[in-house]
Formats: sequence, structure tokens, C-alpha cells
Amino acid sequence: MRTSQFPLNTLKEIPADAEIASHKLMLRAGLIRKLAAGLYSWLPLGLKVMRHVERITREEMDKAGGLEVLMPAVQPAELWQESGRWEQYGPELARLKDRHDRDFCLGPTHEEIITDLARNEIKSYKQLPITYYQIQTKFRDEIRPRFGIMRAREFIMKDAYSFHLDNVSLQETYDRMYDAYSAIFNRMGLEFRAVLADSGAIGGSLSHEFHVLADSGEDAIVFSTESEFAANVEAAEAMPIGDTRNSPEENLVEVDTPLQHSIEEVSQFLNKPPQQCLKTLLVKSEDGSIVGLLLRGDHELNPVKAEKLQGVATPLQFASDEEVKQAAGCAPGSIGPINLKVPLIVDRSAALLSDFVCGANQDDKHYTGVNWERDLPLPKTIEDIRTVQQGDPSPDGKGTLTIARGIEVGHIFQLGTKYSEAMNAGVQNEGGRNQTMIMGCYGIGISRIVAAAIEQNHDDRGIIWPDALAPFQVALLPMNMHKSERLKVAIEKLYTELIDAGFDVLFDDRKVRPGFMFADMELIGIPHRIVLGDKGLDSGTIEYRQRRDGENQELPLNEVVPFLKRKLSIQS
RNA sequence: CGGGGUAUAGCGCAGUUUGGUAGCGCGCCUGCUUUGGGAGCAGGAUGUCGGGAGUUCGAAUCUCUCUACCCCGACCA
Repeated sequence: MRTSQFPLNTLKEIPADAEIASHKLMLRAGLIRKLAAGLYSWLPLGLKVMRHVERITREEMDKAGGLEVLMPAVQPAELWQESGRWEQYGPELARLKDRHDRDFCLGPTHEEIITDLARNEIKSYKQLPITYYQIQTKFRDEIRPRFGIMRAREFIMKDAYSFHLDNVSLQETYDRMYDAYSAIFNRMGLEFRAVLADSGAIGGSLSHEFHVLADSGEDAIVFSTESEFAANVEAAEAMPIGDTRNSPEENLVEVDTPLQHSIEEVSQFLNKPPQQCLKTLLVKSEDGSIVGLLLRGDHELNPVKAEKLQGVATPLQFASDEEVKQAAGCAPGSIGPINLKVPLIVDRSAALLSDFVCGANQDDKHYTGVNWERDLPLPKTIEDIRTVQQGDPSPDGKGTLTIARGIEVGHIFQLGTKYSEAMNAGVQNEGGRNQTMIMGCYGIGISRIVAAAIEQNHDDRGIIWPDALAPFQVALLPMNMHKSERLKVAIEKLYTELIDAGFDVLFDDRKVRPGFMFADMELIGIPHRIVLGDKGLDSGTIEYRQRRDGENQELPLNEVVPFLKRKLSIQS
């Protein structure tokens, strides 16, 4: 392709509303343009990259036995009512009516549609297992779309759904998808981690997220320093800190803590470390009554874990100030478990505290030297309700946990029969009886990968595409071609040779100064650059430079093709 | 949804306090010069000043209203 026929539309100035590197660079390099909040047009250059992401994903899905389908983006309400999600799904689901006043929605995902398809198309266990997938536009009316394509309202997703007769078969496909996803992200040249994810309110189902590692990532993920353990922070089991509880040494004392409310304030005021304090959170239960959650002062409540417990409302809802006053007799900030007449759930680590500090259920008063059993009974319900922290012991007992940031680009999930049961999707089994199918679902954020790849691969000059995703493999730059007819002839010849050898080449035939070309090609991130000038023509050499390391290398003109072939095959 | 902010040329912005008929940089077009890291000079095109209503002889500027977009928050306990 020639730049004279492929406008680059690069920007020297940074658009005002972009915050993170990938968003700025996607706008500056001319990959996307914003239409409205969370809605973007893809320019030719950006679309080329996204097509590579799609192609690699498609190839690996096909290899893993997936069957490609294409389902509508507009979906009838009936199916969503059948699954129960028409009511459950919040305002993120964009609903609309057709001219006959019938309800429809823009699909944020396709479980309902595929389940409907499967129940009509699959009749016998002999057709199972089967995996359908599609690469298609999704719409989610996000509260706050941001970071450009990273959290857009309309985006491209690869979603796959598998159907099975039993859990063994589901597990096999799940494992195959896990491997396919790993292959996909490896081929794209991305540094990623598969992590154990929250299995959701359904319970028991297995789920993994695939994260591209980047400091700007919105998700926190944890790894063990010593083992293979990796999980989303939300899902990681928090082990108790310490083994046993020490025996009491201090006496129970009520102390004045005027205007000291937060753990940090109380801890400083009393000169006790936060890990010697007990945090009492009052939340709602399913029936609207109040439940107390007890945590060590330096630990944070994990709402996802708490919501799963019996006696805690989903979604988690904190008690209002009035409700706190009613239940504890004080304002939030002085609540404590002693004589608190509500059911209590204590975190594993908080249950191991001794001589701790807690609120006294009177405004501006706390207790010190509090001990379980001696001063108050240890609640019967001891659960894991906190979020893990850097340095915590790994749940598998090997090593400690490290926290990193990631961008979620894939998610695989064992659905079980949630949809197939609600929508009555069954097949005849060997015995001729109807049996509900078991499902798995597997998503990849196609458009988000483009942004994630940039987050992970850029410098102050622009994007540095991995070979597999680059919009062009090679940039071919003539130095002042308009002044030299023989250079024009030579570079046209080289261009043809490269094309014939199968390379995707961007030949910069604009009449611009060299510095301008260099800056553009570096901004848009072409991984390999060939420069030819009159000087090189005299010595029969070109200058090669790799975008990533920026080192120049002289090469004989006639060795360019084999050289690039070696370069590109080694790295792909 | 709550709080804050912005809206002026394709992009980034000034002008608004104090009302007088719109400007700068980048980009774009033409010409000449230049040519290995986003060139220089000269000339040129481009605006519903977000929309509507009002005040005024006169509104980008003041008032009211609507809309769009951006940022922050949704864990004091």
C-alpha cells in the first residue's frame, strides 16, 4: 500500500479528552475517531489491526473445533423474559421498541439467542458436544464509558457457547478453550495471565479470566511468588493471617476517642496499629434486617464474597446512618461487636485478634484490650470476607501473593444449566429421555485487545505493534525520492519485490521530508522499517531498523527479502 | 444517579471579567526555497462562537433554558 492512497491522518497534538496511552495513541495514529460517548468509528488503519485480532481468534477457534455463526444484534424481549434477565439486567441493557410496539434489546451478550438456537437445532445427544462462536458487535449502555475503545458502549466481541450432556464433556471443552485462548494471546505477542475468577452467585462453576498485563489496567490480579496460583483479586481466597490467637494480656478499657472515626484516625489517636483494630461494618440482610461484618482494621471487605453468604443481601447494601444509630446506638465510626444485638460474621483473620481495639457503640468511644471469649463470644460464623492484600500467604500454601494490574481481554465460564434449564433446552439422551444440556461460554474482547496491545506496547514516540497485529509489517521509506529518478526506479522495484514475497508493506511515496516520515511510521507503530536513499543506492545497501529496539543496520539491497523473511518468521 | 467542569475553524486553544460584529498555533490549499528526525518564506481557504429564547441600537461576551461531552464519586464505620 502507498501512503498516497492510504491517508494516515495522524495528529501531532494530543486530543483533549484522552487520558490513557492507548486512547491518545489510537486517536493520534488515526486508528479510531469518536462519534459519541463510547461510540467509535474505525479508520482503515485501525480496522486492519482489528482484522488481525479477529483472524487469529477465528483461526484458533476453528482449530479448537468451534463452529462460526452470526446472530442478530437486535434481540426480542421474549427470550430475555424467558431467561429472567429482562427484569434482572439493569439499565446497561439498551431496550427499544419496534413500530408494532414490541420490545427488543441491543444484545450485550448472546446466551439467550444461542440457547434458543441450540434447542431448535440440536435434538440428539449424538450431536453433542458442540461449540458455536461468533465475532459480532455488542452494546452495553455503560454508566461511564471511558478510555476510548477500552470501555466503549459498542464493541466487538468474540463470544462462544458450548453444549454438553455431562460435566466431563463440559470440562473437556473448557480446557480446550483455555488452551485456545492461551494460543490466541501468545500468537498476538501479548504478555498475559490466566487467572481464577469469581465463580459468581451460581456457585460451583469454574471461571477464568485472561488479562493482558499493563499498569493502566482496571483490574487487580494476584499471583503467588512460588506457585502457579493466579486469581482476580475479587476471587482470591484470603487466608487467615497467623495460626492461633494469643491469650489476653491487656484489660478491657473504655477510652474516649473524640472525633476519631476512621480506623486510621482511631489507630493513630490510640497509637495502635490498624491490624490491632477491629472494623465493624453494618450491612443489610436479605430480609432488610442488619448484619455485622467484622474485619481486621487493615483489611478491606470483599463485597463479592460477602454477597455469597447467607444472611447478606445481594447486591451488598450498607446500613444507612439512621439504621446504624438504631442498631448500635451510635454513629458509624464507633460501632463495635460488644453487646451489639445483630447477627455477626467475622473474617478469619479478625477471629485471630487479641487485645484489639473496637468501637464501643457510643459516639466517640472505643474499647481497647478487647479479647474474644473473655469479653465477648466469638461469632459462630467465621468466613473469608476480605480482599487479599500484597504479601498475604497464597491459598495453596506456597509462597505469598503479589498484586499486578491487568486488562481483562478474555473470560471463560462454566455456565451449567442456568440458561438451558430456564429456556428448556434439552436433547434426547441414549435412553431416549429428554435431558437438559449443560453449557459453557467463552468471550474475547476483540476491539479491547487492540487498546490493550497498545497499553502494553508503546513508547513516547508511539505504538510498537507486535508483528502479528501490525497494520503493516514493513515501512518502506525513500529519502527525497522526488529529486532522484534512479531512486524512484529502485524503490519501486524493491516495493514490488516485497509485495511479491508476501509482505504487507506501507510504501511512503509522499513528497515529505524524511523526519516527517520517520515520525509518522513510529507513531503508527510499523515494526520493521526499510530506508533507501541515493547514498545507499551508491553502495547497494538499505538501512533496516526495528521499531522496538531502534538500532540501525545496513543490509545489501539484494538481501532484504530473505532477511525480512527470517525476521518475521522467527517472531511470529 | 450525585458532585465538578467544558462547549469558539479538522485538532489544540485565546477572546467572555469590562457587550462594539472573531483570533492564535497545528493541520489544509498555492507558489518558491529546503530535504536523514514532525522545515522556511509568501499568499490563501475554512466558523450557525453547541441549540433555543430573552435583555440591548448592538451578544461569543449578560440572563433563562435545553443538549452534548469530559472528570470525580458510589468502603468514615
